[in-house]
Amino acid sequence: MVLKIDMSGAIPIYVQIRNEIVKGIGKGDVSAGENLPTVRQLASELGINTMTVSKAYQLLKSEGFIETDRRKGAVVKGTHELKGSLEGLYREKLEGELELLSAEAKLRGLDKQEFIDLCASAFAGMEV
Amino acid sequence: MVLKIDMSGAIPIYVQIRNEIVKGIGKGDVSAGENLPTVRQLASELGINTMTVSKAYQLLKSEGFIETDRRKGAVVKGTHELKGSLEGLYREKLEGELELLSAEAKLRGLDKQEFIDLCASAFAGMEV
DNA sequence: TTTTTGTATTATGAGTTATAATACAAGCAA
DNA sequence: TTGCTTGTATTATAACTCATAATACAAAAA
Repeated sequence: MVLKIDMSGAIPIYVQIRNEIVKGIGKGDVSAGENLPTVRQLASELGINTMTVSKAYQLLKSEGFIETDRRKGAVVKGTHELKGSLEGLYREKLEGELELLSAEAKLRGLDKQEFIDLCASAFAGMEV
Repeated sequence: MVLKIDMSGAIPIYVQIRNEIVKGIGKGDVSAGENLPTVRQLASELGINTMTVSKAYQLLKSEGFIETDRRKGAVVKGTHELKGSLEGLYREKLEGELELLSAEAKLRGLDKQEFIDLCASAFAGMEV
């Protein structure tokens, strides 16, 4: 799994790493039970500090996407272990973000069908 | 238009204001040609500094959503004045965000239809 | 003239982000 | 045992962002 990180952008590096890994899991680049790169490996690969990677892993862990073990490293959790964990709060967050994206799309001139097509094809890109 | 601002959250206040106003325009709470509250008005209403509101307005202005005039205040622009302004870059940004939302939705157990329904109903909430 | 508009300036405080350089506990392999 | 690797913790530091306070300004309307 190759992570695209923008060093000069506004989004913190550890958040970008988190986002890229979530996408990677969604797309099936890494599956449940598989290991993520070690913090030192990824840090060296990206040319950043190990603690920055660790912070990303802690975030993923707090959200239930991975487990970490001092010995085994960081392991991806199964979807079934995740469902319902934050059901209510997550749904609110999702709806709020979709509301914002919808508003922007509308104002930029996209019509409903174009917007929905984009949503559908984004979801289609996820693991089968 | 009432703005819901979370003072303790991670998202900067001026970004929250920007987001709420974009939603407000999309939903038709404020229409093209109408005035936004003055910076002093909104600042006092929210109990924050005028410069924080000004920063939000500058952001909206730089994105083409509003125009500001020392005299007339901040005025909402029409959709037609906005279309195609950043077409390419905007589309990439939107697709990237939808990719992330799709991945999270998938991992939280939503199926494709549920996700698309949420997208559709979010867009439906926008101005007719 | 007075008021109101968005904006600019300057200084300040608090918090976040990322780094460097170490160090630790835990488990595995030799 | 000894050595290695794992994620994590610590401490100090630098740079940057966010938000504030207190003013001030140019421009146009009342």
